[in-house]
Amino acid sequence: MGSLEPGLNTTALHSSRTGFQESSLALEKQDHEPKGGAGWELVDRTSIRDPTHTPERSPPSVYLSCFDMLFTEDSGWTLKVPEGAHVTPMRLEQRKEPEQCPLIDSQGLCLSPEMDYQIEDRSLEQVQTMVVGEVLKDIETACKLLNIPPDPMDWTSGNVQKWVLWTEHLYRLPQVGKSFQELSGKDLCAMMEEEFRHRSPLWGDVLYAHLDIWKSAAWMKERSSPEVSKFIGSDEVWSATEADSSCSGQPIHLWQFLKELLLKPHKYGRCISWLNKEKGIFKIEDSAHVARLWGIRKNRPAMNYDKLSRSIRQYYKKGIIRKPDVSQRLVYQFVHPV
DNA sequence: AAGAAGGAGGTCA
DNA sequence: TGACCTCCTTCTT
Repeated sequence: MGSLEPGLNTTALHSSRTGFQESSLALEKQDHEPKGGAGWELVDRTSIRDPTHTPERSPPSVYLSCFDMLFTEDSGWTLKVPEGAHVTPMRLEQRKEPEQCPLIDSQGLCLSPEMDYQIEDRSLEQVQTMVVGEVLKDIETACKLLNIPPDPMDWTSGNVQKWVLWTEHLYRLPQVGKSFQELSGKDLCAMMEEEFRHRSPLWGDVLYAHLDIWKSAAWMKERSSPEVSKFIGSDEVWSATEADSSCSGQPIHLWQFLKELLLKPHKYGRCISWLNKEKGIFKIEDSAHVARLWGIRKNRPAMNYDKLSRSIRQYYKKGIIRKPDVSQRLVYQFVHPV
């Protein structure tokens, strides 16, 4: 057994996926007994599991993003890998932003240093539960944003298209959506990984792995584990008002959508942010990105900032949004800030 | 070039 | 009918 030291980026795991297939992994902590007994198995490019755990349906997995937490410089955790495994270590300082390296942080997990600190004294099971909780939160956010049900089995073909578009966007995949048209959620869930690869030889497995996460999440929600829900913080759960805007069956308004993005600065702060929250002044930092998100939300692939900004300007007459007193490019103001 | 402003016609629930 | 979407022209930064 070799080992990967703290500070290693999980890119190495992804890029050397074949090196780990059918191999066992083990997690060890300094001054602790090796964790996992028989080791941990790599399930796919996004998760590993403890083979000693045998649930009735799809097994809860520890997502590889978990290692991001474990591999902090001081955590003491070490990932043991088979000797001779093909690994290309990458240090944290070399780490790309999640958006540039979507496969690592497949669900956009953003974990604070405080969380890293807390993890030191948690058992791996707790870490697993926490990571699963984070994934569930991110899926919940995506559901609100896309206005689709959380369980892929409930998706219409339109929902599937939205989800595929979203995943394309998230992972910067070349257009794979065309290969998955006219499929319902049930069709999608019934497909084996081979079928995904057949439809999209290059990216089918990524899409399959991502869908698997959603399926697992739906299964966990169904079981509504109190341990998992414990980690779904109330601050992150969408308020009833927010849920109303996207789950009432009413089409979401652009101004509501913009507010929803602004409510998630940790996720969308790079594309839209408050300049003065009290006055409702915000700036669209990345116009193309915001337009793309809006296009996905409304199922309008041809959406761009020119069109989005035209819609924003329609709000001038309605008294919903206006330009601030000191007009700046890409800066707008809600007339009635909350 | 990118963004701002607004007219005009079209689509869809 | 409202809320965009799309395309357009003109002006500003």
